[in-house]
Amino acid sequence: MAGIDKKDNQFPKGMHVLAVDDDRTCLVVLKAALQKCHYQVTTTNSAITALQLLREKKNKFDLVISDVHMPDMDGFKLLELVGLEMDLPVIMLSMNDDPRVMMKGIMHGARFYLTKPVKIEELKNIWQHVIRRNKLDPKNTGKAINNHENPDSGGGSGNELTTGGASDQSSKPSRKRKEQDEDEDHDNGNDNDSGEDPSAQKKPRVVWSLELHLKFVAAVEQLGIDKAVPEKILDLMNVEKLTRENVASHLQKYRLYLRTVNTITNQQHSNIGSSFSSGDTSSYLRMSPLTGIGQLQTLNNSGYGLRSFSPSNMIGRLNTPSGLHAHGFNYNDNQFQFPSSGLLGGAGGNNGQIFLYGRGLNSVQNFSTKFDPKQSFGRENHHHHQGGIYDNNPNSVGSSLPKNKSHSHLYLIIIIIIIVIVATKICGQMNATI
DNA sequence: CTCCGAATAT
DNA sequence: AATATTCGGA
Repeated sequence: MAGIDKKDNQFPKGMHVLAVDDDRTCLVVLKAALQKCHYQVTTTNSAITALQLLREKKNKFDLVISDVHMPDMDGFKLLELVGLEMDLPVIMLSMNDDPRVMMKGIMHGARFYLTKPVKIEELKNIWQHVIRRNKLDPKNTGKAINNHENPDSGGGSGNELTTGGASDQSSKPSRKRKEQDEDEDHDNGNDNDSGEDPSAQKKPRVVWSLELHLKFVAAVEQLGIDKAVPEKILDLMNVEKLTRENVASHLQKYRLYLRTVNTITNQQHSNIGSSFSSGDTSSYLRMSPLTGIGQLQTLNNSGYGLRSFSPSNMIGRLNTPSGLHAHGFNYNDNQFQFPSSGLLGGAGGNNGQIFLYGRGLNSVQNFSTKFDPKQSFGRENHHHHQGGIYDNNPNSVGSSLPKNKSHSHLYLIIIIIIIVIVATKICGQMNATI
């Protein structure tokens, strides 16, 4: 890039600006103003020409200032193309000061949004938008709009989420961390733009899909719950870009969940349950890892009966993708949810865990809804990195779409029936013991 | 100095 | 609510 040295605090007088506006008057004014600010200016009244210029001499320009409304090409389009093809900062310009339009520009990657008439004071400072280093993939400059991309798409990245082998432990001593790249401003204490910087990178959050969770649980199981510490779990899981912190966080929650669940079961198993659930209060550690799964198992199997009472094989079976696919669920990009083990969990039956979702029916419904593969909206995010750890579904959080009620209801009903049957059995047992 | 885990923040 | 980040302590 032309005359800019970001290390020195030197004012970038030589900065080369390409100004694009179909309105000649505006263009002339803009050019004059820019020149007054000691920028080097090239003008054009056509976005297409601008694009050509940019393509020809990618390195000649440092900054593009473009009007939004132009006959040959929408300013947004230009913005997008520039973002896609080269890594140049773009400042949008229009008379429209509608915040929504401005937001649109910013969200499409504009570094700043100016409104006409442009004040020269504003132009004086635009150089700052160039300085910000942008070492991330050029591709996300363009449309940061509805994709969460993971920070480095660099090498391999084939995290084997889709593979069922949760118990596989190709012991990899090296820890892999997801490097996060905060782009940081440096030594220019000048901050005049009150707006947000669009290039601010959102760091992706890990989404604990069912699959991830299963890996997690498997790892915990393998280690033994009391030996399961984040780092070891992380190793066993062997999932790229997952950090120890991620695991730690999840582990924290997991433990909390287990404790809750166990408290509940212990409360009610006064004399019934002694036969199973390792009664020992201090060792909620033993039965618990399974509880988390048990319910899922039940859900997944909903239609297929609940003979799956043996905790040990629950994991085994659940781990295989086929098991999960049984209903055609696309579990892959869905968030796993700890069943809400609300107050009225059932009296722990043969393996208490299944009953814990007394109130969890809600979550059940949620579950099936979310997991329905035919999900009406045609999600267009099958491209890039299947099996990612992160959430690439814009709709994912926040909206529990009531689609496909019938399905949900079906599952709900089935589950209720199962519960009733089991409850009956238990009552039978109770009576027998008494 | 590294890791864990509870507390706290987003 | 789910995940991230912080922070005191081993």
